[in-house]
Amino acid sequence: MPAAYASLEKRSELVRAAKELLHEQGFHRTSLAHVAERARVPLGNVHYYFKTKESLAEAVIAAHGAEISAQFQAWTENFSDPRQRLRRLIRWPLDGAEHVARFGCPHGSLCQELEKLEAGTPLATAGARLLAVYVDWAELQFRALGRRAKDARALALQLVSSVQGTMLLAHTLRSTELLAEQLRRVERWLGDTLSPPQARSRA
Amino acid sequence: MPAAYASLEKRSELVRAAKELLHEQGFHRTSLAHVAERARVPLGNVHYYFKTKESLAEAVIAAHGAEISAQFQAWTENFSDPRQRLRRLIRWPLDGAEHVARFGCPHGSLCQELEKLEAGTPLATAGARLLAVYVDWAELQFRALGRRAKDARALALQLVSSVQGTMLLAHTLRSTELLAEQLRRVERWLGDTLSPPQARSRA
DNA sequence: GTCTATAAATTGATAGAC
DNA sequence: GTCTATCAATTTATAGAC
Repeated sequence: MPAAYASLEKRSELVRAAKELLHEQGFHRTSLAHVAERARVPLGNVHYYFKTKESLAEAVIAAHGAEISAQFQAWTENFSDPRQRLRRLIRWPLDGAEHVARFGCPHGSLCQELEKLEAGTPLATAGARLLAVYVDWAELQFRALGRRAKDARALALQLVSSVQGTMLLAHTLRSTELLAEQLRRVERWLGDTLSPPQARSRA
Repeated sequence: MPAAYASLEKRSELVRAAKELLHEQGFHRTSLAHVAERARVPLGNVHYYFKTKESLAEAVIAAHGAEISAQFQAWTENFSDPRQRLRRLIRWPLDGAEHVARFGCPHGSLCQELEKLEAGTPLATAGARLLAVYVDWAELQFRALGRRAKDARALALQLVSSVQGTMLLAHTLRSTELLAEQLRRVERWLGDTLSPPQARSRA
């Protein structure tokens, strides 16, 4: 079935190109013409695969979600110690350090931009699910470490917000060194939190 | 001079309206017609005060910068203890908790959106200066507490990134409770960092 | 200085040939 | 299924009357 094969390939090429451009330029600055050009697909053909620009963006988010889930599953399988899994999460931004410093977090920045869309649009809340996946998975790890429900959730939120905030600052200041150094601090915080140097009481 | 007076008032009305809309809808979704409407100024008149949409956005950033600096100066004058000053910084988002949960941080979200503009545009890096002001002021406080240059800067970055990340998550999940709870955690981290429960050595 | 009307450009979306 | 040509709407920016 050469036709169907070509279809799937062009469709995924469009999603790949859109994913790149949404990260580099954001949703509003990215035109369908630009996506078509990078995917090497004629402009008019885009609407055969995606009825609207919004539906293309939703496909991009779905692709991100699938990637994130696959990565989490791989870490879950490859590391039995939840501490190791959380460390992998913290270090993940380093894999694309240059890109993060240049364009920010591909999930967080997209999420924040889409939130500014008209309330009620499905796309406006679609990005938020990406960050929710982070928090939920981190929460699972803290629970596996014996933390109770509320505490595990709070720790997961703290971890994800620290990593997200670090990427935002590293991007703002365009510094991979800042990214690496601050992520090491998050790691240190995690270590101290999981096995405090001493008792937790205050002076 | 009634003419000049009216000019300044309309100009500042435009900046005020644009500041609100940039926070609520972002830069790209906000049209000059919408700004003019909210400021109750005819559309064609906008271009008398601001040659381009970019220059209006720059005026908004300048207004934000002035507000931030004024707030920092007030805290510096009103609190002699740098710890108190840093706590005020951490609690600042609570003043507009509802707005933060609904629209995100007015400085951080604007900053992130403008970074996606064409590289080389002055406006693309203008937002970044806002976050830099935060970091620089926080760094001053840590130095006043006796921290050496590099350590003070790293702590300031950690504090600002934690607060920014917290606002991002609170906005994403639309929760003022999350905002308050996670900011309390940042405060606790600050307390533990400034006077550790015990020695900093690892087990 | 103020405002109306409109130009000019971009772009999302569609119609219809092949 | 694929692609060209074009429509329709939005929006920045300007020209020019008052």
